[in-house]
Amino acid sequence: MAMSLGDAAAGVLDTRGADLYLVLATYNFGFWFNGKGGYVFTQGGEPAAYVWVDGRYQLYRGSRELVEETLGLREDLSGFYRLARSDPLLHGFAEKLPGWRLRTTTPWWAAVIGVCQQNTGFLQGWRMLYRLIKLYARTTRVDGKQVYLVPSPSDVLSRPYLLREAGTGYRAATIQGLARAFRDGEIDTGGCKGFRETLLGVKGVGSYTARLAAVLSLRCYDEPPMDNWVRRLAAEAYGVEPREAEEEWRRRWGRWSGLAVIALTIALDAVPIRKALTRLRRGILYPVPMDKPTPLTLWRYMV
DNA sequence: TGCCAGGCGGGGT
DNA sequence: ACCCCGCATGGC
Repeated sequence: MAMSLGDAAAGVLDTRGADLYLVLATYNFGFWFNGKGGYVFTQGGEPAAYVWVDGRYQLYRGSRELVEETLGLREDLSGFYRLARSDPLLHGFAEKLPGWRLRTTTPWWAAVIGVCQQNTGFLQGWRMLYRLIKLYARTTRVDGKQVYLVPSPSDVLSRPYLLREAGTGYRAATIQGLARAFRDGEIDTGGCKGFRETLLGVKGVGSYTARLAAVLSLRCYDEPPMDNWVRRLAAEAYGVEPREAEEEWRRRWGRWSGLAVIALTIALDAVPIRKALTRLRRGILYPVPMDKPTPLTLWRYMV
């Protein structure tokens, strides 16, 4: 059936000052975002819309409001940016990227993302995720095109050996444990505390992974995912010991603690800690063009 | 070529 | 409340 003009399935999003290029480009893959537009996945991980960076959208399911929510357009980050403007780590981010918003993913995939960041570099972790999607090759047809989906918990459980092929190493057992827990309904996705607590019940999921997953899927910013990278940068910038970094972080960022961690990875292009400390000392606290993938340019490299 | 990296758990003291 | 080690993998 043909869509008529003025149909609610197409239109223009209310961006409320957000920069959709930044929102879609951040931590994305080339098969979902091409620089001009990208797919937005909601709830069960199904594609809900295609959104262009100028704000136009084509809705596949759900509502415009749900798409805006997923893209972070309905969230007021003015309090976060006010703090960031006078922060020794994030003032450059606040100045250069005021239109950035956090695009969320599903609780399941957010947990997998967290596991793939454990004890590894940013790039290696995202390569694992890229290979997981390509190896499981789950797709759906939308608007006449085949679109990659993230593997589901049951996909993982029916072919667990692909986890190793994707290079996840010893994290494979943790991802498999997560898949079982999600499939069996043991993970409470209804609230921040419950989500983190039930995730912690899976062997191999610690506080960093649980908190990161909660930030990336439910916008739970109250508990910052502190890893060694953030701890050392915070220690240097705030003049505290690494062991005291979390306390200081929470004191400064309050309800925005988790969001500030994500922003910092973007600001410093997720470069390894040694280089990140050098950039901090030189005051290069905003994304710079590089010949390697960064959180903002990942999509150009992993197509 | 050996290191080592946005953790974690299990074992110590 | 600390400290220490091993762990799969791939990049430098």
